[in-house]
Amino acid sequence: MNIGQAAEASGVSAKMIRYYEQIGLIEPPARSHSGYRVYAEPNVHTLRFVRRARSLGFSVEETGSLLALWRDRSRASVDVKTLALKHVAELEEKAAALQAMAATLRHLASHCHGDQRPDCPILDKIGSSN
Amino acid sequence: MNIGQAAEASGVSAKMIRYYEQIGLIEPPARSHSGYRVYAEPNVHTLRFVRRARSLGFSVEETGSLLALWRDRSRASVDVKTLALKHVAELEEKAAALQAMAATLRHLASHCHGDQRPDCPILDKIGSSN
DNA sequence: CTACACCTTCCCATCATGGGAAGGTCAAGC
DNA sequence: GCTTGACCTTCCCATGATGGGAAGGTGTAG
Repeated sequence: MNIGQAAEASGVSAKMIRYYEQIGLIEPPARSHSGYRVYAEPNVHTLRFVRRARSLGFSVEETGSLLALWRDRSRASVDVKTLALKHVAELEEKAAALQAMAATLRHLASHCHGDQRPDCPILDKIGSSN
Repeated sequence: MNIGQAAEASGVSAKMIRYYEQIGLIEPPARSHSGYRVYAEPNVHTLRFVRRARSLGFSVEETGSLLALWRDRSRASVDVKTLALKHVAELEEKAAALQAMAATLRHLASHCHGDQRPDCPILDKIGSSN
């Protein structure tokens, strides 16, 4: 399987596969006689793992830790759970921050006429010196 | 006022002030005879506006649009409100995405013993081929 | 044998921010 | 007047994750 098929099969773009290899997240695959990267099913499986971890918001570095735990058959589940819950806390913190911004702005907008007149509490507030 | 004082007074770092100037978000300030940037109160006011817009999650580019509206005394408040509500929607979308990740992961973690045994539904699920 | 789809590496761009080097400036204290 | 230390200048580099694209090699179908 060439990189294009591996990308297709894993949902990770070819660009990203090369990048993950370059930074050491994944193992360099075999190469064909002409230098093409050659992937087998286990590689694709790993790539899918990476894609799922990324889609759960883990950074590439965190994904590397998860991958190490995944490959270590003797890991303690508490280590995984700890990592996961720490990440959950970070995600929720970021979500809360975004929602606070949204709430503030929505509140400001609710006081704005939204017509042709120039008066606008949104700009007034952002520009106020308080 | 030199850049350090302007940074102090506005809450925008000196590095960022120079950057905002470089990309054209803010006007280049006056310069002293020796080339130091010299800021007056209106400049600081603008910097505070920028800081507040950024803290509400507006990108630098969006902040530029807000700044233009802010300076345009004849703007229509509907334009501001439209921009603001569009941004609110984006913020809420991002927040929801993060919360969905957190919820998924929290759910997986709730099924993980979190002890010394290696069995871990979190890794199982991330690594599953479904 | 040609055409086309694929592969390779390499460089660049994004977005917002910080770090740091090399060198100039200014004010305070001796 | 001279030194010292805190400031300022510009310039380059790094981050994190991703994509774009160029230049050139490969593989296969017709």
